[in-house]
Amino acid sequence: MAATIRDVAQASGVHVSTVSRTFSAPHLVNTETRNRVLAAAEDLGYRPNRAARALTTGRTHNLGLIVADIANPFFSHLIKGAQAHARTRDYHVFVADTDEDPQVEEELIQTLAKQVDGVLLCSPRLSNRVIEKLREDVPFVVVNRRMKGMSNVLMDVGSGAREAIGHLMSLGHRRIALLAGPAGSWTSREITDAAHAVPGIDLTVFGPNSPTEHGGLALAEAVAAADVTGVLAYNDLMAIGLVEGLTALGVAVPDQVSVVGIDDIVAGRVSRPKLTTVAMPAEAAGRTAVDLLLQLVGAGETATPALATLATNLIIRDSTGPVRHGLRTDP
Amino acid sequence: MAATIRDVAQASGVHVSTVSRTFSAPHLVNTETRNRVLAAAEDLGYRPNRAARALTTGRTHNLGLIVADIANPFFSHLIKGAQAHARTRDYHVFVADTDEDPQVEEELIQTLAKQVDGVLLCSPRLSNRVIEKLREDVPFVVVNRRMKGMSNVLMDVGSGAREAIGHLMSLGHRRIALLAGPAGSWTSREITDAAHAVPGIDLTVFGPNSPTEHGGLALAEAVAAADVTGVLAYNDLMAIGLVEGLTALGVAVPDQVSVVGIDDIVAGRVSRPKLTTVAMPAEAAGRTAVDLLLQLVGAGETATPALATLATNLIIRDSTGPVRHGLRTDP
DNA sequence: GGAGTGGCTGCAACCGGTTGCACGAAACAT
DNA sequence: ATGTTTCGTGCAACCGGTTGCAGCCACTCC
Repeated sequence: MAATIRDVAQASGVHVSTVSRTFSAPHLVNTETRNRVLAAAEDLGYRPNRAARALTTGRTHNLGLIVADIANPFFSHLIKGAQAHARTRDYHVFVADTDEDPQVEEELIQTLAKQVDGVLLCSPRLSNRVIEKLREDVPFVVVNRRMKGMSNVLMDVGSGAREAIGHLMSLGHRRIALLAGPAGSWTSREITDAAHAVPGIDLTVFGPNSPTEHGGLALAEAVAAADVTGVLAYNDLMAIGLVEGLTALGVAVPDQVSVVGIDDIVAGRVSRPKLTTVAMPAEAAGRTAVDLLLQLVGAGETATPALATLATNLIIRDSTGPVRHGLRTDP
Repeated sequence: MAATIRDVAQASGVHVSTVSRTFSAPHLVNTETRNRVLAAAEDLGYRPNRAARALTTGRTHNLGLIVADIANPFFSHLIKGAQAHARTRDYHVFVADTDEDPQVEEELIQTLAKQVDGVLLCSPRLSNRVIEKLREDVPFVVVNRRMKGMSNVLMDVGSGAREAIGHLMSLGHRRIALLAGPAGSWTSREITDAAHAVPGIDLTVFGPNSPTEHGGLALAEAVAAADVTGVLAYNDLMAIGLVEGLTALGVAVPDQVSVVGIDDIVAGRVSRPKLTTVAMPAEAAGRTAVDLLLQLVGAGETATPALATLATNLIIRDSTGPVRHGLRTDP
């Protein structure tokens, strides 16, 4: 069995409270005593048990991070940013994957609540109402959804969508399809609203959809049948799936249909044609979210919620091109 | 503050021990009493505090999962498999990312040790010696490294490499480059050994390398300069990076150089040319690893280590083709 | 010489649960 | 009627730490 605080106390001939203070408030203990304790601890391989400490202090020094899909590169970069940043503040981040299931999401939050000091909730699929309720159990920072009274980290995805559509329209596209994301996604609604508001656009919205390669693939026929020349997808995975599907149907990208994704994941850079996309600062979002959360955790009840909005930017590659009339061959 | 066991006890007029038993050993408490307790608990929104429970039982019902890089799709699928499977057994999986840094890896294991019942160590970069030592702190299952006396989940990557090279040789390739993975990777050594043992091969090994797209990209010049017609890369990310680099240098894939990756990630399916690769059963590996770990955790000291080897299989796509003599243009 | 001060340490209660043990009541056997 | 089980519950110690309080000692200051 691993050494406990009592073993160390015995070995160094002091009371457990002195050992405790040696680790959590070193300035309160005499230098000589401290060295003796540290030597004994080192000798026994003692490390304070964080869980036990948490019981009295109420601070676990752990953060929870909940995402819909760990395999989505956008999230994995966000996770990396969060973990690396948290480590510098002596915090650990526990990641959990909900598999896009709101039920699982709620369950995970409940279980995590007691084991972490706060939760980073990324692109939640739960309703605002449920989140408001869960908030009583544990401090939150919500990423990718605007919620009044809570700390948020948002991507300026509305302006990203406008930029993307502006790009399509500057290429002559008017009839544009929007592949929406999953139901319950704030980002998806934000994109949709921004797209609708563009003057002169002839918009067709498909969705809600599963935000995966497969979700995009499944839409290929519908998009091919629709009378559109440009497409904005909820994310790169869907865009890639769509391009795959269109190509299989004999619809050329970008010659017949231009496609824009969102996220800027590696797969988009290596797929052919290279995907035009709206880049999202995923790592920065992870870091920022950790900052806001620790701020919240440190301040306790008195905390004022903060809002961070991160800029997005359009990366033009090869999946978009000028509109060419008469080239569409209806399947 | 969240309700504690004492609140529930008071509300239902029984002793805390009865409440405790209601949750952890329901058959020991009278049906009527139990219902009363459950009602009170429901009413107060009480959920047992797992951390506190762990203090006495020694079971946290959490597992740790350590990977070198969460953003590597191979790992993210492994993680998904592990998390989903663990959830069915009422366990949670906490994921941590070492950023390929052995130092961080050791630190993470130490911190996790007290908070979880066991650790899944995936593709460790640490030395066997250190792992042996850490093993005293917490039960392990090691994925992607063979270690005597420990439970292992392995991919049959040796036979995968043989199959890949067999494929190249059947296309007429003899002078083959191997892009090794990171130092300390068992998988990389396994692949290298298997490749060396193939009769009739003229093998050039590059490495160790960073197992990322960038690592592959960085090798493009060296590979182009080397007198090889076929390449086997440590993983798909490197293969994709290499193809990107070769293409930029004017070396055509597969016409001048054939490239095979390992893992079968999405990016390989959508990149052009579509990547020939050795598929690894990542999700199954995650599930299997959880099984072995729970087995280990349940059995305590008496546990016999188990070994699971999962089959790999070659997927032939467009990045490999017949050797064509005289086509190589030295850059 | 006595009061006051500050530095260090021990004592004991506490965090939120679990569990071996004891005890009372009811059910059963003799 | 008495002895023996069985069942359900309470009591109290314990898990591994933290922390308010009090006490001790050595010093300093009048």
